[in-house]
Amino acid sequence: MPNIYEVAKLAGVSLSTVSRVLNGKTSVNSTFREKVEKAMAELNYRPSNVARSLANKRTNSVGLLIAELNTPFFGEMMKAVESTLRAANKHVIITVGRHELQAERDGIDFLISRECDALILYSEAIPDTDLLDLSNKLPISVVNRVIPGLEDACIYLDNEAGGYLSAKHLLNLGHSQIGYIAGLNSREDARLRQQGYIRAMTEAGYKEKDLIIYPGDYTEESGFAGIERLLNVHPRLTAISCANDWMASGAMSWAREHNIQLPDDLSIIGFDNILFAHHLHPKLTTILNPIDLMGEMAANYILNKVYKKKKQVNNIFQPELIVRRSTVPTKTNER
Amino acid sequence: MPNIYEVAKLAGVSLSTVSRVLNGKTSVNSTFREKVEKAMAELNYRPSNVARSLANKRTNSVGLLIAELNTPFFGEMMKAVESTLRAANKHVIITVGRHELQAERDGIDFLISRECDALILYSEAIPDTDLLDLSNKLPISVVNRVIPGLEDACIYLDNEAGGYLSAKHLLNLGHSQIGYIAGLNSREDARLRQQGYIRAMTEAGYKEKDLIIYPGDYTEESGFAGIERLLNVHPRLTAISCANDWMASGAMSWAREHNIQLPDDLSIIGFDNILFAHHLHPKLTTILNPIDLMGEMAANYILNKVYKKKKQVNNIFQPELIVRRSTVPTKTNER
DNA sequence: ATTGCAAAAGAAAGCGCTTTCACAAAGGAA
DNA sequence: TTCCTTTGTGAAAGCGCTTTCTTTTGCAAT
Repeated sequence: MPNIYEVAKLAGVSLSTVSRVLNGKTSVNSTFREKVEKAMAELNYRPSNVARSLANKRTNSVGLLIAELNTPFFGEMMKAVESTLRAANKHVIITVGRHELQAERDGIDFLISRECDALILYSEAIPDTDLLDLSNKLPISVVNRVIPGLEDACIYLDNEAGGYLSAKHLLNLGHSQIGYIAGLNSREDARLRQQGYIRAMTEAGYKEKDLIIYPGDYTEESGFAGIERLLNVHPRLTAISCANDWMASGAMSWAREHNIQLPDDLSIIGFDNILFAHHLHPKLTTILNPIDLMGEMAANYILNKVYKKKKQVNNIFQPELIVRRSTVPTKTNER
Repeated sequence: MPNIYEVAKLAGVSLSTVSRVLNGKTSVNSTFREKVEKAMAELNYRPSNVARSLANKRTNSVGLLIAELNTPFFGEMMKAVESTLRAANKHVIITVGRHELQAERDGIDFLISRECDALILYSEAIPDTDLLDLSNKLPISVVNRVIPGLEDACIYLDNEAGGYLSAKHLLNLGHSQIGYIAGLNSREDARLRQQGYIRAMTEAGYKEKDLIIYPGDYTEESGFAGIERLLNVHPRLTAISCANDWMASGAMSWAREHNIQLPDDLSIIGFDNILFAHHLHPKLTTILNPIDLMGEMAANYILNKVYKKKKQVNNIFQPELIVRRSTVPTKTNER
């Protein structure tokens, strides 16, 4: 591998000049520039990113913390982050938080030890205050939650609106006996989705204390368990809103195993629109969570903040209802 | 951030000594060692990986090229690679090949420009010779194909055996009218799967020219188109083997839309056992492709080769039949 | 022709480590 | 006691760049 000295020698200039044409910030006489470029091409010179990093204290790498690597939802996010950053010639280093405090902490430490210029975090367990502290050490962008005092670095979905949309859809279809399978209460997104659901229901005249809510945990299994519990206690339920698609999938499995005709006997709606939502049978009605756009925005934010780009970023995203086959009007409502 | 000089000064030793306790290869008098360790702790010293990389020409980063970021199959592979490497304190830089020659080439160039110590490649389009050349520049491990002259760096599934297993399963269930939806012929894994299918069928007494094969391309859409074509030409088919799960999913969608009762009217078997295989309805019988283990092995190979570890690696993996609900005995075969 | 200045080139220090080399101290053998 | 190893330390060069500081060059103004 040729280095900058060899280029300088071949071109007959000093290495400062080579460095300057390399970086293009300072002006270089065109005669010299051409000589240098010719020499570079001749030697097939590639500058060493490591040496550059050491000299200018910038690694051009961005750390990404996500909960899971093998899941479509985070896959979409990664894809967006990677391609956005890659287009700017930055690279991403990925670590996994596994929804656990310790793993998230370890991941962040690892990324810092790798000298990332900035971090993009999908953290579920680390407290706000720690993230605030962290943001004083290096630039961070936080996806899927909003941290007071760090608002412009947060990219998030209006989860409350999503929950509202979901319940409203079922109400509009004429359902009156509606159950809700919630996500883990410790997670902000889960709380907000539930609040949205409650708002829609109370607006429709229900009393909050009469609402039928099962405390799930976002896993397929808890959807399975949730529907069982809900239907045992309230056999007349005609619709169930789930706080994510995994739980909806679990609920559908249970329903099928118990000979409930979907969607005729029971409408089910999910949340997130993850990859397999349309592989379910019937295809799942759900709420679109544009995690890919959010990933892109987080990347844009970092690009602006640390690499002085001028990308557009907006912080809050609106969910959308995607109607497929798993929700239908109530029978009593049919003509 | 304190550097090695400050540690040396505080400990009252030379920076060589600090470096030596840092690396632990050379012996250091315990009195000195303790002084240095104390100073490090006091300053909360973290060595700079960039400077280390520059000095010893090793970045401790491994490049990973996969076809897609947002797909469960590659997700499993990434997860395995990442966690194996991370446990050895290496990090992975991921790029995407999108099943295209140019994107794969760009990805590899990018990883090289990032000065990765080694590469793990799931490449579909780059010719063997190019990969052989590449392997002379830096250590590589190739997943899912075998390159003559580079056998020990290749980690792959016995795809032929998988195709055989699949056909054999249908034959054992009593099916005699069996169709096959193949993958893209340009891909080695697709060719081998098809060869396995052909071997099982010819062993069972069929003539190769009588086999019913649709040339798909691994996409869901081609499964959809494939089953239509197959059933139009051969309406008596009772079973279809698909070269991957995506095409099986497409085939199932078509069947459902045309009121074919699954699995009673038609058995369908997939290949790969990707995440959503058990979300399909009926749950998909398929061939397990242990891509996670293969990713781990590729990582182990690199760990041995460039970082002098002593991990076990085996190159070839055997597929396994996973029987779920989408395949049943033929009616004529039932008692 | 001389002076003054802006523009652009070169010299050299530095980024934070590793590692070679030289050398000192301690210990063992003669 | 002397000489030779062995063990471990410090000095310094080097990894491949960036950037500040200094010097040179070219050109317009006088």
